[in-house]
Amino acid sequence: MMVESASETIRTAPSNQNGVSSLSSQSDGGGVDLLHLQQQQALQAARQFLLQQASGLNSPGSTEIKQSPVQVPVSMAMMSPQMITPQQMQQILSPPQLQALLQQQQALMLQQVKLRQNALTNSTSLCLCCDQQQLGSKQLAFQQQLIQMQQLQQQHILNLQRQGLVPLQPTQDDSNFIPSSLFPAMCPSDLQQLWKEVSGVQSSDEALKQAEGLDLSTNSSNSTSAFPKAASAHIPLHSLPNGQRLFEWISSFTKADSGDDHVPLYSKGSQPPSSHHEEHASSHPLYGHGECKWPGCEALCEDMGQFIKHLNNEHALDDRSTAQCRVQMQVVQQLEIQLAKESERLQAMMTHLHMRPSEPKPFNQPLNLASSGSLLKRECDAYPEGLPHPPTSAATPITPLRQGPSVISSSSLHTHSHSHTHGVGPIRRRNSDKYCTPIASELAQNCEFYKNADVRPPFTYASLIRHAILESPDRQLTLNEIYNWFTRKFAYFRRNTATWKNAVRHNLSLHKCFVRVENVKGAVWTVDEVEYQKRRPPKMTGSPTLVKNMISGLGFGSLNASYQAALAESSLSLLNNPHLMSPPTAASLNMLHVGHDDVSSTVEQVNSNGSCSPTLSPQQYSHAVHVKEEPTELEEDSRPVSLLANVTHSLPLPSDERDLEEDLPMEELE
DNA sequence: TTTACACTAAACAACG
DNA sequence: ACGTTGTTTAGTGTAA
Repeated sequence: MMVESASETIRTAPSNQNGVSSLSSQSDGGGVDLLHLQQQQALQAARQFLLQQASGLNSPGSTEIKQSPVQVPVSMAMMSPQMITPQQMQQILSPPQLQALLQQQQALMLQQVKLRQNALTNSTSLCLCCDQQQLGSKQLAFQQQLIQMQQLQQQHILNLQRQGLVPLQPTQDDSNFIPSSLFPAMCPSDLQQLWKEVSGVQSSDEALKQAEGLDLSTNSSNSTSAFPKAASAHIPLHSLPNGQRLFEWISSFTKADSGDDHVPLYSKGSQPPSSHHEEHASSHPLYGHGECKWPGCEALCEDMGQFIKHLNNEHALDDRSTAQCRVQMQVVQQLEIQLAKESERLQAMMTHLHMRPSEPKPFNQPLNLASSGSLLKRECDAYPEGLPHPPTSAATPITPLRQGPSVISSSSLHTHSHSHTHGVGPIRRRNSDKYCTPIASELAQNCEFYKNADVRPPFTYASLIRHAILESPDRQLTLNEIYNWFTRKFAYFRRNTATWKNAVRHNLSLHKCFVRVENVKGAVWTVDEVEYQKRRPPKMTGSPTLVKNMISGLGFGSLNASYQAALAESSLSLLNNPHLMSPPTAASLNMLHVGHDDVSSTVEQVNSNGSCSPTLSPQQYSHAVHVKEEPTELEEDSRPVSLLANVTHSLPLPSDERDLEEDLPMEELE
């Protein structure tokens, strides 16, 4: 994003002293000198901050941070510090960074002013009045600089607002409002540094030591390094811009209902318990292991009472606490961003591994593409939802899966190339009507699905032919009408016509149940139901068998045959599409596995009536499927919904028991 | 392993 | 001659 120009001129950062001295040497003495000095300190601190960010990006310990959104452009950060003008600094630094720096510089300048005061009062100055006048002028210059810095910061925010980078917040105060979107610019090390910097404002000796240990200009600046450690750095309220507003702002997120102005982060339990501020006598979020957990404090407190006293005294609602709180907000923000990124990474990993913890349908797209791939010659966009919903119908008993075609067997996968050569898949579909004939209800329920989805129906040719014939008004059909019925009812049979038509003819001739009758219009085919039932195995009259098959259908390895077909088609198509999946095995098997899971969950939704949730019915989405048909085959598609669908929908949906009894042909359709 | 069934492919013939 | 319809055979795979 912003690091694209990181390779541009990068110079080794010279020492801070060079920058300061070279500039300060050009300055005059007196107030102007001090003003320049303060400006250079501010710039120096900002440069140092940028350098820290740049180095933090390359530090081995910050590999995670590398991926965090770095809003400070590296190309800018890597520039020579002298090259950075205040305007550039304004553009580089985000408002919170600027503000932190400004506050820090303000604190430093205050310290310097006080130091100078002390030095002047204790010095052997020749003229106190001159000194005081000089001091007054310097203070005036200092105040002017404060105003300038504040204006700079405000201008920066306004610029960002104009650029749309910062949402306008009319209710928020100008310079004190720190847009949350700008917080993540800092890496944890920066935040830690900021903490140190902010904490360095405090007057304690260790805080000053911390400040001296910083990489800020205090190390190189003569004036700051000469600070007496006893210098008071407590920032008076008026010394900070909009100090009162700062209080208001920070009060909005600290303890809104706290009546104790001095203990914004700690209440004595009088309030209703909240998640964060709920304290017991023995615990406090800011107190642990005998010391204050306030960032940068670590003051030892023997007990809670002492801690409370310490908290009230040292961490009252003032500018310092406010600034520290802001920094803590940045820390939290950064962590949240990091958490979001890690979560996103986890999601991507799980998606890649097909674990799909909570995502709606990550594998829909591959399936979708697959189904519209080789087998369909991309005629069919397959399932609009991408998900080949199992055509498990409400009234359809779970198809005995063993009959189902073992569509995902290795043999099927293995022989698919052969099948693909010949058009129709090699999937041996044992009849789903072997034990029971759910074809009527199945087709009635999933009529639209099969009509639009390029899924091979889990029925034998014989059963389909029989169904087609029985569906006809006269219970007789010509061969061409049977063909039309196939193409009309099943998108799958809109291609590879030679193969399946040959199979239809073969079945008509082979099976005795199909009787050819000479008619005035020519030869028609009828169904000899007795013969048909003869060839059928003993049906599932007994519930044990049914239950067994149902249970097996609920099993992991067994699927609804239709869904198996769908999966098989999709997977096989996917396997044969090198553009969609180069290594065929793992991903496809994973996908199938996922499909299994989905089906299992789907089947588990079968209610007590044996029907599935309607949301899982293919009909729910088949309306959006548009299958481009072969021109020679689509003569029937302009017809209204099939008779079967009309009839069966107008009647009570056949139940499982009805399917079991459908050996009587008249019952099936009437 | 055997058997039955289903599917695919193919050859062939008859017919319009 | 060609396409359609119908029959038959062979091979293969699956499941019981």
